[in-house]
Amino acid sequence: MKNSIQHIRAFLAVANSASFAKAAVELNLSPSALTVQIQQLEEWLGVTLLERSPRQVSLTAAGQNNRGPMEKLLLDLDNIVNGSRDLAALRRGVVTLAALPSLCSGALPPILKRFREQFPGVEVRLRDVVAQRIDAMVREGEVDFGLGVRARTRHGLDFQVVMVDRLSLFVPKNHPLAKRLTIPLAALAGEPIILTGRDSSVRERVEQLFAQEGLALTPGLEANYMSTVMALVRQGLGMTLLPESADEGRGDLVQVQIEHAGVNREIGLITRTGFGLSPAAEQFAGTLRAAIG
Amino acid sequence: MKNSIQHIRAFLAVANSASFAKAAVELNLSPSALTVQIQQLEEWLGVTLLERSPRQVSLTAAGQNNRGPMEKLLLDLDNIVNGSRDLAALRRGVVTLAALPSLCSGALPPILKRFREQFPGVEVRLRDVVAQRIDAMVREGEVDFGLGVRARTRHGLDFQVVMVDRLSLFVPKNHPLAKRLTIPLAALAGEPIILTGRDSSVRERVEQLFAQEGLALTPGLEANYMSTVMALVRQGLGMTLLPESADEGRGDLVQVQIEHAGVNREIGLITRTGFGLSPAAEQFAGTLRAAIG
DNA sequence: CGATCTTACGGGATTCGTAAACATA
DNA sequence: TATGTTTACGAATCCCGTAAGATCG
Repeated sequence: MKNSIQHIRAFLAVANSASFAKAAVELNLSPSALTVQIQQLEEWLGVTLLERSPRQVSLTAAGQNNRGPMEKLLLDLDNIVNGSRDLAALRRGVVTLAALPSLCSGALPPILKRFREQFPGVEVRLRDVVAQRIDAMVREGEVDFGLGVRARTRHGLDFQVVMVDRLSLFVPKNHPLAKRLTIPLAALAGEPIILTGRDSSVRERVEQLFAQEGLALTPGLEANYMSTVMALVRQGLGMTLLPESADEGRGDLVQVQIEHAGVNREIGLITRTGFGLSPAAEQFAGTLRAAIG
Repeated sequence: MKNSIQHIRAFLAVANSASFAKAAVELNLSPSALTVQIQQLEEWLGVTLLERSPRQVSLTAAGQNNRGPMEKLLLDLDNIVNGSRDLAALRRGVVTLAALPSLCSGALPPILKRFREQFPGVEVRLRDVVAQRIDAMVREGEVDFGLGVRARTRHGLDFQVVMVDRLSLFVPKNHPLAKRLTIPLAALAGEPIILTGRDSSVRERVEQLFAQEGLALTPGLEANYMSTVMALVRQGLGMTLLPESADEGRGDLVQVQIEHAGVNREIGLITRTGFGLSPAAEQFAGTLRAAIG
């Protein structure tokens, strides 16, 4: 038998209104069509559900037995449908993403705030991990998508640029370089630079940059967290190279742009090839692009 | 959207086999038809349920969320269908009937026994009440049908004869009349007869019979229960007129047929006009007819 | 290049609505 | 007799299957 749900709806409509005619208009159906549907349902179940007469329509024992369970069935179905629609309409949902620590403490928080304001029903789970771990998590499906630099091994991963982060020199306000707007990368050769942890993508990028130009990178202090690095600089313990988005906006540090094309680094969405995003993840990606672009 | 159940079945089949092709053969459907059904379901719910690729079909988050509830939904539906089919197949059910006390203690028990052997899953609720109460209970729908004499007020009630009960004279074995096979009704005029209660249909019938013929009915002892009446007769305290089905088969009482057409009384099914019988009640009525006819 | 899912389109079945017949109070 | 349900039948719709197209490994 086909179209069982419609048949059950028809039966319940008749049971509620105790009339084929009323139920028919309620269902936007002709009385004859309704009659046929009830007949089919009865044939399917093997029992007569309704006691018909022109003056009165009433339920048989079998009809009374089935009325409750059928109502519950339609309720359950509605819950499934509405639940999915809520998901689609972002009234509810979960989006998990893995992002570089530099982004988590820099550009991401304001975006996250805006997203949560716009979609309060959607839970965002943010994991701050190093670049290669992002790739792994995306590949394994542990997160909906990643946010970081382009993966080295592109197997099974897609990359889509959403923003360009730029390495800047951060110095204390009273530092000799503080008054300059730009500075050549070569000028930093031999200067002690406060660096982030060895597995961080920023550290990797800085080392790569100096190596490319054949410049000597002189490590100064070293700290795992960017905020620690910033604090060290603020205390006058040296200068550092960090993404410009890391600026905490407190005004006691000065950003000096590096005169070198290589300081740009592309940050993008890392997704599994062949896998679409959930509605919530799709929307988060959209908010991301809107916020940056 | 139409035919939702089929769509859900299709989705679950794909989810289980992780393949459109395998699910298609399982559903006796062409792959293209299956594709369309999944698409319709996804459009209906507003979410994509499956992540398709030629090599691998997997569930999206929404698909995983819906899989369990949808399986439960189909299970509930199956329960409804199977429950109704059980009812129809008499693997289960209830039949309630109201019958005259004379029938309940006479012709009915062996029939009831046979029915319960044949349909052990069907519960029979037997009410022994006087004739007019039977009519009322049938009219109110308190019982599926009644078993008794034709109702005086036929409004809303149908009557269908299933057996003819005959009033017989019961006397002790050593009674002077015990050797006779038949006896004219007039021979009983003036003889003390042990009678049942004043509101019983048998009593009513006996009184009516004597009145019709202008004979004098001499009441002897009186008891409410037929079994009591029989015991009184057995003790040699008199004779009685009772339905021949009341014979308990103990051999210590002798039945003498009355030579009078009026001793036949039609016992039949009393049903509500315009109301069909439940499968269980229908079958019980059938067993009844088979046992008697 | 092979296996698999998707799109396009024609044939067939199902279902709907209109109108007439039927039944009940 | 009037209201409401059922049956009959023509018309529209929907669905399925075949075949060609697209995609990923």
